[in-house]
Amino acid sequence: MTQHAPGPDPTNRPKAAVMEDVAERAGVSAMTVSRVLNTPDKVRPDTRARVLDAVRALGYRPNFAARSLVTGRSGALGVVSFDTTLYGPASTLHGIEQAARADDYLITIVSVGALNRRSIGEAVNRLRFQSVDGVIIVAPHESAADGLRHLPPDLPVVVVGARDNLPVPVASVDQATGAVRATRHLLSLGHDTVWHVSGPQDWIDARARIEGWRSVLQSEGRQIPEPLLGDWSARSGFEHGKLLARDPEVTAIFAANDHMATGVLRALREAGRRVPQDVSVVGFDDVPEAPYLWPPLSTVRQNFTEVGRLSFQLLLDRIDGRTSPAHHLIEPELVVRESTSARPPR
Amino acid sequence: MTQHAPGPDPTNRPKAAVMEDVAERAGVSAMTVSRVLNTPDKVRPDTRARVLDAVRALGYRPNFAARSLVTGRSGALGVVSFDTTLYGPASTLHGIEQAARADDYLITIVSVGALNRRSIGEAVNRLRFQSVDGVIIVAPHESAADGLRHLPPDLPVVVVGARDNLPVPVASVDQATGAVRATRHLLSLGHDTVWHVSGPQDWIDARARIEGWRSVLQSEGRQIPEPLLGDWSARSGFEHGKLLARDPEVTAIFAANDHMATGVLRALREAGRRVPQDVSVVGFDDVPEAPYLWPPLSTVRQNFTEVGRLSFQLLLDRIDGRTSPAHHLIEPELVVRESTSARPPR
DNA sequence: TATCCGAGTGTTTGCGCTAACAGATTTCAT
DNA sequence: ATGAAATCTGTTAGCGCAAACACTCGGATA
Repeated sequence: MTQHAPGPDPTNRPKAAVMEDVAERAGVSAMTVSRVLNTPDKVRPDTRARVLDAVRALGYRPNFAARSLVTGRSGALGVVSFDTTLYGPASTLHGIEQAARADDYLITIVSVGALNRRSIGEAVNRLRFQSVDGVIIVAPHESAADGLRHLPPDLPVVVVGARDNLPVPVASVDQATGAVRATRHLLSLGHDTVWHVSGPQDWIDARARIEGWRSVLQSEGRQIPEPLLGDWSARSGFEHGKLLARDPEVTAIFAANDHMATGVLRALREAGRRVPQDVSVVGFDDVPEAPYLWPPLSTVRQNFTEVGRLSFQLLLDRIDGRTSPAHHLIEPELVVRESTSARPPR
Repeated sequence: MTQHAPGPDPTNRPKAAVMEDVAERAGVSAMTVSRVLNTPDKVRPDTRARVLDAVRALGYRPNFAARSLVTGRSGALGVVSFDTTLYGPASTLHGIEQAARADDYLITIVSVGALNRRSIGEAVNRLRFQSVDGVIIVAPHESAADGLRHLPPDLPVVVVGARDNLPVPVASVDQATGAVRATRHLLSLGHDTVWHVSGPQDWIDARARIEGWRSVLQSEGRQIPEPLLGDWSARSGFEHGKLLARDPEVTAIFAANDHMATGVLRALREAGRRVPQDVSVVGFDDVPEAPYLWPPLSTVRQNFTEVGRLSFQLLLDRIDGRTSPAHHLIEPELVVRESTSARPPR
């Protein structure tokens, strides 16, 4: 190689300043620079000012990897979530992210296509590998239980929306209470009983909503129709809606989410049954478009932002070794709009 | 302190194994362990097997911070996105995550409440601080332009869904073409012209859809109604829909997204105008519930997964120093369902 | 047989930072 | 003024890993 002169760096990119450079420019030791950044009040104000000037002048940013190598903390949290395009998980994720940002944590996300022991284990491993300080698992699925019971014991974990009896803190919306409110609302309007288009049986939330709905009918001594198993999609709501529309006995339907409720509304309409004059419908979630369906949908609102905030807080507590009670519930809220009204005269 | 005996580690957590421990157990040097992990074929098979056994036996996981300190790479990518609860951004994020996972990258997300120079700068800084290898910015907003022009030059960046003339690669769905297809479809059904309920002016996509829609009407010599400015919400679609429903001239409406289309459908219905017999409606996005609206919504499908995949690929190229052409477009697809039909007889 | 080669492995070094301790300087009471 | 405590700053060491180079050894080559 004919490398006669050293010449400028071929990448033309000056090597980023490191702590030593800042120290030199400020006329102090590297340690003092570190202190200015981490424990500013342990440095005399004028020294601090000199250092900060040097930091700015050099555009210095501390090297995250070096810091976390020595401190053992990364300032990053992992979130494992099932299909983040669904409204619920997406909103929860958003809530977590907001809360984390306020506390200067960063969120690393792994979304998994299935919730089983293997996929959860893999996801958690990927995150540990990146030295996250803790992990929030959004696992609204029955199949996750096994995976959640076999988490590495030395990793702070919080679970969102799972069943109880887990060795970790859990935060979730009180699904059963939501279902109870929806069902009570319909009964209070004079309906004899309430049909239920449920979510898939292997979803915790779906089960809890069934339980809530059933418990009200039972305690009120009403007929308990077999729940119709949907899959959360508008499509499945539509299919079940067609069946329900044929039965003149059906005057009140509780759908386990707003998408299925949307399908139910369509099926009723196609069958010539008016909502709410002939049939009342309640959904669950309160998706943004719920007020603008036809008719505006009565539903149960889940405060996902709050779930995110809470789970983040629980995780912080976990990381700092503070143990926290097992299962934290957030109250959902019934939102009455125009898809529900009094039972039609017989 | 009466600490008589050393006793067991109070945390009861055995210090995680490091490379040296593995080396010792396998009877090799630490360097060989490193090679087994990073360049397996440079190690003789039997040595490799011994090392891997030791890795398994000790449950060794390499320390990410140490590795990235010495390699200068983190294996993490940052994504800056506007409101991740919206269907588009959420799907794009999901697409990016899928693609990244396949290549063993992890995604760190910062969602911002506004897209301006300050918020973008802050978000990018937070990510750099965590030593991400590159950043994807989902910035479908006019206000982001300034921020995008002032990115740190030494950070690999790819932008999704922004306008052209940026100093970085851009990936987006060809919004204008989508709008052209929607508009052509309506004209081909015999409608005299097409009304447009648009997204907010400061969204790039909204503008592009207006341009596409307008260009078709113009080239066909049709009357060009003033676009009605919405805000993406079903609510705004409903409000504008009420106005449009009153005007008997209106027989074809192109809404800039499916949520607004949902609102328009409701408004038309309330005003007693039938869809599609009296008025045809086309949306944009093809959200999952679109086929189950009443009537099933004709719309323009954006392949967000593909956008995510493409932007990830572009970013990898950027990181490896391969430059890539400026603006990459993905074709959207018109999906005709039942909300569109021939113009009613005069 | 002497030499070279290259695959496989080991040794040294340093990435950039902070914990822990040591030393210097100031502050305050006596 | 004089020591002791309190405050501030510097020094040393090492976090865990991989780059760079050095070495070893068997076999191919001349």
